[in-house]
Amino acid sequence: MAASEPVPAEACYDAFQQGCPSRRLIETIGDKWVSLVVVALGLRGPLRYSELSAQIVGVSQKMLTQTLRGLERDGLITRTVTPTMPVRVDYELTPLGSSLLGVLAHVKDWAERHMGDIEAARSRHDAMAGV
Amino acid sequence: MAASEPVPAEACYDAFQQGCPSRRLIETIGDKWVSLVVVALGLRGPLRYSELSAQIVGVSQKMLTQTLRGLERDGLITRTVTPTMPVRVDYELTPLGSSLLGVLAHVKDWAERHMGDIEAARSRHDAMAGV
DNA sequence: CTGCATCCGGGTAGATACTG
DNA sequence: CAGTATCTACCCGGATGCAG
Repeated sequence: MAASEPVPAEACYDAFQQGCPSRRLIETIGDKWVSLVVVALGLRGPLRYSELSAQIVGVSQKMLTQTLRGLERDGLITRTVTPTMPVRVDYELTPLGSSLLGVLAHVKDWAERHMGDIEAARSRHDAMAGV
Repeated sequence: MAASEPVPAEACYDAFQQGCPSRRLIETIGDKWVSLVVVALGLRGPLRYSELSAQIVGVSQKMLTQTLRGLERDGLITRTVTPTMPVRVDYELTPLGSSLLGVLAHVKDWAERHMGDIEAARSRHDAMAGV
């Protein structure tokens, strides 16, 4: 540990610090569409674009494509094009993406399991101050 | 519970379905500030408003207050006012909030631990297509 | 100290239309 | 089938000023 470097970036990722890249990464992986895409690919194995679109009901083409591009750039998924006619494109989690799956699956599970608690809490809270 | 209802909401929380409340909940708990507040309260115990503000560097008053109000409404934190002069306000995780801590701490940890991998993947990817 | 009200600029999601 | 391009409307986040 030489004491000369003012800000050794690699050794100090801390999302509590302003401007730390990891804070932005939390935003990225916390994104609704990112969670759903990663979990879908994790549960169902490799999926085609149209299968993802069907699995994640209501996602727009723009958001799905944009999300997939981002995940590919971040090395979390791979994109495989089979030049048949018509074209077939498969998406699959990388090992890095699989490690994220372990985290995001818990997020989705928690949300679904505790939705009832949250709604109850909201009702109680709104009954107090609201109306 | 007669079997006549077409959509028994309580039994089918599934974030893959459009309009399911749990999808919106994923957005909420995936929020950057929510993660940081919950993790801060989980690691450091009860914290005052000003302590949270100091811990989460760069958060604005508006976002911190807004986040705390939302968490309180959702039953994830408690807000305790001590009417001294000046006022002292402490925030603390509820049991429900603590269960979320287990999830969000992993999100923050993952982001900090894999930030290097992500940056490497981005460099590789950008070296391909971009200039 | 803790918080609310307001304004405002930029980013972003969604709808739509078009293409290889 | 698997996208790209464009446009608009909305929301969000930051800054500022005021208050209990």
